[in-house]
Amino acid sequence: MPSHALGFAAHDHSSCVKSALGTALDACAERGVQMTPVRKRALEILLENHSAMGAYDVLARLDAEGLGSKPPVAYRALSFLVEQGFVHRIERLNAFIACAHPGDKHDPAFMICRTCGTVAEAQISSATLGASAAQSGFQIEQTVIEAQGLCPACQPEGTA
Amino acid sequence: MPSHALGFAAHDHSSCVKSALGTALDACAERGVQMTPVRKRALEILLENHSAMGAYDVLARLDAEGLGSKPPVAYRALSFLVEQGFVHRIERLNAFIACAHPGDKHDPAFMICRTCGTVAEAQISSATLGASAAQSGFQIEQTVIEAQGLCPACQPEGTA
DNA sequence: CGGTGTATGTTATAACATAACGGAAAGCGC
DNA sequence: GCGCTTTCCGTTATGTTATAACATACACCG
Repeated sequence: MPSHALGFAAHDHSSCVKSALGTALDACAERGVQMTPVRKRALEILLENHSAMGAYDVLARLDAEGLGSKPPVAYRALSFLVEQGFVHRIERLNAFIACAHPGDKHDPAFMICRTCGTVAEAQISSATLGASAAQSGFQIEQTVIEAQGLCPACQPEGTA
Repeated sequence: MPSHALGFAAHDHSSCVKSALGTALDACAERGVQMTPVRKRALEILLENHSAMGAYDVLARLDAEGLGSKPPVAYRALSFLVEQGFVHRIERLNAFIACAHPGDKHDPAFMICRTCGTVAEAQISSATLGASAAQSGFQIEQTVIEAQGLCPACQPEGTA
């Protein structure tokens, strides 16, 4: 595991987990949806791990804690978290990752390191895509933007 | 099947198949790679169908023509076609689609209709993404841009 | 209590993808 | 032609990801 990377920089991990969890709890209360034990624990697992995890990886952790052992348990919890915007799905990896800035709903963009698998969430606008869509009459509801390449740590020296 | 849609507009289909196939054959000759029967037929199937197809859908067609019945046959052919830029993979759908403008290599962007499944390839630049990556030192090698929404035909009347 | 809605538990299977090995065919240098 | 290498194909087996469908539990409300 590429020990906890947010963006590609070090950070205070335990505090970011707590704050993200708090934000999620508040959002649930506000929206009138339930942050049940399985959902909460799934989110914590993703937050703690702080990198992309497959549904079955999350499931294994849940199972170890007696919170459910069958695929639908994990997929349902993850779907909920994605719907609420607390977690993003990385299509290219068939994996999930806790949102780096929950609270405001947004279409995420990611940078995925080919070598170490670290995933960083980027801040970008999909303005150019929007313009292209408008031309053809396509109505965008959601966008997926994923870039693969090399993170700073994995670039051969002198290449960066 | 959403009968042959390119972009979201009608077009002369048989001529576009021929021309795309010709472009691919030329490119192979130029690059010194082989357009074998399985590969060629797989490309034709995608071109004729003109919408996103799963690997197993392509395989079924190949099988019906005696060109191979086991998953690796289809995956190998599709990998080759993707590598050469004749076909794109749509991560979100776990599916493949013939490139709308082969010849020049490019990072594709797609618009995927949630209702009818039609996929259109868009022309966009990933400039904004590039800028964001540069800031963090990430070296982009490949990008995946996929938008989901409603195509003109699937929008409720008066909404477009 | 009985109905309603939401969440969970479980079985079974569908759908997507690749590792690994053996054999066929094409190109090449001699 | 012969042996060598490379590339592609055929097949077995298995791994990985995802969902349909149905049963159960639980909370809330009238």
